[in-house]
Amino acid sequence: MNKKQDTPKSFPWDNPRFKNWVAMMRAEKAVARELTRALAPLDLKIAQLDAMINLYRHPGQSQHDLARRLLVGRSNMTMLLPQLEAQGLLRRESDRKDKRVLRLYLTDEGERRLMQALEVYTTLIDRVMNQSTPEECDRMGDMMRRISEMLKEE
Amino acid sequence: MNKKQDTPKSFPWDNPRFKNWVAMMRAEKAVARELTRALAPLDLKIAQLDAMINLYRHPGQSQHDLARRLLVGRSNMTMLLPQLEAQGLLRRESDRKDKRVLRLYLTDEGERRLMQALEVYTTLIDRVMNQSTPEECDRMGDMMRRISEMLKEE
DNA sequence: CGTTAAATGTTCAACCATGAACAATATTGT
DNA sequence: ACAATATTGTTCATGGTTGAACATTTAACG
Repeated sequence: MNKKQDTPKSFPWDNPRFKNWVAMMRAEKAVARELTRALAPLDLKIAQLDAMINLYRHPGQSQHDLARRLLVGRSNMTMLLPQLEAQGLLRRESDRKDKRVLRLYLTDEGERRLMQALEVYTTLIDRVMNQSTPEECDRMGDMMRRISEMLKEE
Repeated sequence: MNKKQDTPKSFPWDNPRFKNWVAMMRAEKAVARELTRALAPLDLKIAQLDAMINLYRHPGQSQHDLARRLLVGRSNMTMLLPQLEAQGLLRRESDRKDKRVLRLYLTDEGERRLMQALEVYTTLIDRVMNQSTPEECDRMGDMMRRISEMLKEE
């Protein structure tokens, strides 16, 4: 009687769904590492780039809005944004109507730097996604969006 | 002459491949958050669980091997493993042939705890993956493995 | 052999992220 | 108008992750 085989237990690593999810996590991690390296010459971290992308698309956001979009806490923004401000990539203006909020804008220098970073980013993602057909890629994306939806509603 | 439209530049967020990758990152993050919450009652972090899974499957590994499998640095193991050791989940024995290496083994208590955690983990992944057909899931997994391969060879 | 190079694990300082507690300001309800 | 509540951003303590420098031990090679 081997205690490990009393029940012909199916371990997660024998489950295709599990293996596939693990493969996804590993790929995500590998790409993140690669992106970190590729962004280093531009003096940008991934978190900073994410913030700048959001600021470009939604100028005048508050820090709270930005944090929500990035799925991080507000204190994170307090830590992150002054770095970008110090580099002259970002401007924070306090709102006249509501003295609590700071409205965020990329500077021209910020936009230039963002464009350089996007070049790096898209080059990497293109290289990564070229491992698959556009159809596969789209189905993967749909699948992921369903998952996010599912976890949001609970 | 609007400077942003001189070139009809295609921004990453208009590129399906890019959007799909972003969707994937968001889903991965959401699942990780959920898993962190679900593991809290067992007093385990995701990184600890990952380590324990690897130790169960490859008993007697060195710390270096484990770090490589987990895609983290060696110093990470130095930080992580003593926590598990203190909880009595892990044993580290120094190798007699090579005095540099420590061989890692789960204790019985470690295996029991791992089984509990795997129950939690698989329940979550099943719930997540049920958003898709097994075929979709497999193709996604294959796609991710190709990506990891591609980034490994460079 | 004996010198160099490499591998293993540790330490340390730096950086990030998180959540709770807080001050300032706005909103709500009576 | 006023008290209670909520919102925004900050501070701080905690913990996680990283990479470089290091000591010990092993392997390579002349």
